[in-house]
Formats: sequence, C-alpha cells, structure tokens
Amino acid sequence: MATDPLSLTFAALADPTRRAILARLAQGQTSVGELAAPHQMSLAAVSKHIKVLETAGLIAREKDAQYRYCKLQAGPLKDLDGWIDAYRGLWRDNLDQLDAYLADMQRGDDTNKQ
Amino acid sequence: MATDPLSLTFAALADPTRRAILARLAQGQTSVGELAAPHQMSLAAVSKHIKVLETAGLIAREKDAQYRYCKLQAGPLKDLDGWIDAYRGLWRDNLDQLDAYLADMQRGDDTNKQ
DNA sequence: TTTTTATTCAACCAATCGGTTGACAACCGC
DNA sequence: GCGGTTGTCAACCGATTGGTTGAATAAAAA
Repeated sequence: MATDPLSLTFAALADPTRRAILARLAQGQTSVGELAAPHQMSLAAVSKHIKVLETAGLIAREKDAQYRYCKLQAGPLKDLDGWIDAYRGLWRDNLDQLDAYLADMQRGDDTNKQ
Repeated sequence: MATDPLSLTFAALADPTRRAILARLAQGQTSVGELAAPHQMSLAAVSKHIKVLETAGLIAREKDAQYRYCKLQAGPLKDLDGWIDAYRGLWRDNLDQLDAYLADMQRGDDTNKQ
C-alpha cells in the first residue's frame, strides 16, 4: 500500500468497521473497549483497526490508567475534503449532461443514446 | 475487502496511480493507452487499475473501434462528499475551536459554545 | 490476407490485509 | 502481593493486492 498521507486516509476509510469507529468517535472520545463492544470480532482485531486509523492521523490516543482513550482528529478529513474540491464542480457538469440528454430526447435527437 | 459502495470508492481512491488516472479524466475522456502513458508500469497493470475504478463506479467505459474510452463518473465522489458532510462541522468546531471561540466572544455570539 | 495497434485475460509472485489465538504488560482494587 | 481488567504484541492463517509476463481478442491498416 502507498504510504502518502492521502492514500493512508483513503485506505483507512475503506473499511466499514473503521468508519463505524470514526462515527462513534464523532460523538466524543472513548476507550478501546467501548469502541470494540459493538463489533463481533476480537479486541485485538479492533485494536489493529484503531492503529490503522491512528497511523492515518484520523485519531489520537491518550493514556489514562489502564485505558486508552481515542479521539477523532479532523485534519486528514479536512485534507480529503480539499482533495474532493477539485472534483466538486463535476457532478454539476454531469447534471448538465443529463439535462442535455433529456432535452435531446425531447427534440428527437438520439446522438446521446448508447 | 468490503464490497459496499462506500468501501469500494474509498479503496479505489487509496492508490496514487488511480487518483492520477482520475485527475487525468477530470480533463476529459481518454483511451486506456493514453491513461497508461504517464505511468511506469505495464499496460496490463493500468488496465487493472481502471477496472478497480470502474467497479467502484468512478469511471465508465465506452468502446469505439479498438479503443476503450474512459470517462469520469461523479456519483461515487458525490456520495463520498455526502459522507464527509457528517464530519464537516468537526474541523470547524475542533481545529479552529479557539479562534472561533475568541471571534465569537468579540462579536458576543455564543452559538458555538458547547 | 497479413500485420499492427489497443486492450484484456490468465497465470503467477511477493507483500499486505483482516482476522484469529495466546502471551505479555500495565494498572486498579482488594 | 494477587487477581481482574484493559489493551497491545507476536505469530500465524487464508484471501486479496499490485505488479509481472505471455497469450488471446478485436479492430484498423497495409
């Protein structure tokens, strides 16, 4: 796997368990155990997922007694949002394409047919 | 790998080569060969990358003579943008927390308070 | 028809992924 | 200290990834 920040972020998010963990953390920081509870897999597996998220910079950990509290870090999400910016105009353009297609249909023009 | 649409999209984007292909396609549709040219890997490898993007719904292919023209499909990117929406408030409230708080204080606005 | 161009397919490879289990470390309460 | 709780580490496993090469397909060009 590529190790550049954007690739790490995308890869970290390409797993439903990790996105669920993130969603949970959006409501506030929690311990690893609580993060693991909703998932039917071993604690070690969740611990690995958390490490992936941490490596991507999506979460930070704070040690308190025997607990490790995780909290969401917005930085990489912000970067991801910045990446999407370059494409944001595009789905407006695609809508225009659809409009054009429908207009063509009404005119009996079929150059856009498959 | 998970096969839900969002996971497919994130996974497809977790590779610099595939993001480069997408960036190229943002400027207009092209053949596989032209998409492959800038990358120092075999055409077959690029063909595989393109298939990953296609499976994620990020591109569509159109056959014309011996060429396969690829064009960007915005749908999954739009969905991804929608996913980020849930977190967008976070870097406003988190990263710029202090700035926002101070600015609010100066304006006497307290809508960002807990 | 033969050759060239464009692309995919199939088989293979090493590396990585997502999960398991068991051992270990750190800390709390008794 | 001892036992329970919390979490990580290490080793292992099968499946998947990202690349390779060579053969196969399909259409254009000669």
